[in-house]
Amino acid sequence: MPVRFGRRIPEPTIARLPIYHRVLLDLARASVVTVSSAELAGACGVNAAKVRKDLSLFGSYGTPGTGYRVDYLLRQIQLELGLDRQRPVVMAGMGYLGHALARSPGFVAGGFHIAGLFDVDPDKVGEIVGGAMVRHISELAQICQAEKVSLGIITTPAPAAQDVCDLMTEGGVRAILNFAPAVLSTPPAVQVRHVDFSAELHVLAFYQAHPESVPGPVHQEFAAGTG
Amino acid sequence: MPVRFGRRIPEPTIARLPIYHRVLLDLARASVVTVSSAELAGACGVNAAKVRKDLSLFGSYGTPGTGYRVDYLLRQIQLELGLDRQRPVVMAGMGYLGHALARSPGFVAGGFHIAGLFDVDPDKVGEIVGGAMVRHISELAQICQAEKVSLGIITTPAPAAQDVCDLMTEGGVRAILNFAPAVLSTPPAVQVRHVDFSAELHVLAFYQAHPESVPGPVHQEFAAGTG
DNA sequence: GCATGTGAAGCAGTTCACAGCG
DNA sequence: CGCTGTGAACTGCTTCACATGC
Repeated sequence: MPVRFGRRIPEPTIARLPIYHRVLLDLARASVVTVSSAELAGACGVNAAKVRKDLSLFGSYGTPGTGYRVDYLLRQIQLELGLDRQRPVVMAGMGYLGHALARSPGFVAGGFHIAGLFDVDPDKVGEIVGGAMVRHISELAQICQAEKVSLGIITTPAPAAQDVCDLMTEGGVRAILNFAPAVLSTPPAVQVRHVDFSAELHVLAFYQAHPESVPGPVHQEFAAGTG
Repeated sequence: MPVRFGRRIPEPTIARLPIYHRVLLDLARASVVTVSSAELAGACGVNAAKVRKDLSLFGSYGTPGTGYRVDYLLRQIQLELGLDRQRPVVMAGMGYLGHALARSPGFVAGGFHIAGLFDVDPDKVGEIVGGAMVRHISELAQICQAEKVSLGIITTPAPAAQDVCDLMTEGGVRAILNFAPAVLSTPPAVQVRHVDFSAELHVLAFYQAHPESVPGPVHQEFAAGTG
């Protein structure tokens, strides 16, 4: 079911959908038939009101007095996330992190498939990782175009990130997940989310040194890149 | 310089500090003496007002009419982030991702050092990764206590994450960076940040399917886990 | 009676805009 | 005259609380 009447969905809500999805999948596997917003909230580490508001943005999927049907809700969220079709993804930078991500179960299970892996290093070209062959970076733009890839992942060292980003946008990539510790500049039509391992660690370290800044016990939420 | 008069620092501000730090480091290496908030903002992909407000929360580090002295500001941020001392970290789960992170340059450069790597698999025990030896998970709590480790990283598969989390909290770990796709429950005194690779990809995929929900071209910001 | 869906209230972070200082 | 530091306005997400429906 599409978003209700062109309603703009808040980013934090979108970031919670994958969590709801995963938890619902677990519930479905455990043959649970219905969940209340409170139960779902508990399993996701969020507040019940937030769950209800989030879901209500997409439609009225629950039954007052009963809760939500697990299988139906699961299906609706799958549709929202576009999990009904496989999305092609390219990844540049086949160092340790690139290898790790390319083999990640979240890739296939998440509805993505690797349209291409790329690196500058000729020694890495030809290697098979996660079922895909590593190609030379010079082929990136061409493959993106040929396979109509709109999602790119950057796992290169920081100094290479901007160049690779440019190649991707050239190839028609519209959204980039950047693991390199570098700020990317892109045309406005291209979205970037940034995941920064050491920055995350620094945030935790900061809180240890400044306990007065630790937010109240409002349960864990999620880190989000940006676009 | 400590946070001004016990002022509570907003989480988004804390998450931006490591970025400011990295950019300032680059400027310092390029022998740049001063930066204005606008320049720094440009390089960090944020808004100039945000930079000024962020920095003002820690102290008055700038000079009206001139800007900020790069070396001085850099030092202040280093102090805020606690980069003056090395922080011990433990990591559990030495699959591909664990290997990748353990070798990450962000580890050492970020002011962290590996106090212990752990896995259940006896075949992995004894292996040297990133200069540290992999130990059996049963030693985790003991090592945490002995080395007074307060930061933990979880890179196990989802089903093992909660158990490992419990072992860490038992060992006295007070903050956890969780890469496993699972919601962790911890005592309130223990903070958790969650980094979820496939969830990030899903957010980008969602926006592609729902362009009307894409936030305005407000430049890239950052993903944040939670505590 | 119990749980959803939602207007309204509350709160937090961002952005504005300008006084003040170098 | 330029740029910082900051109160004030604004925007947007979260939380509350309750009418509605099963």
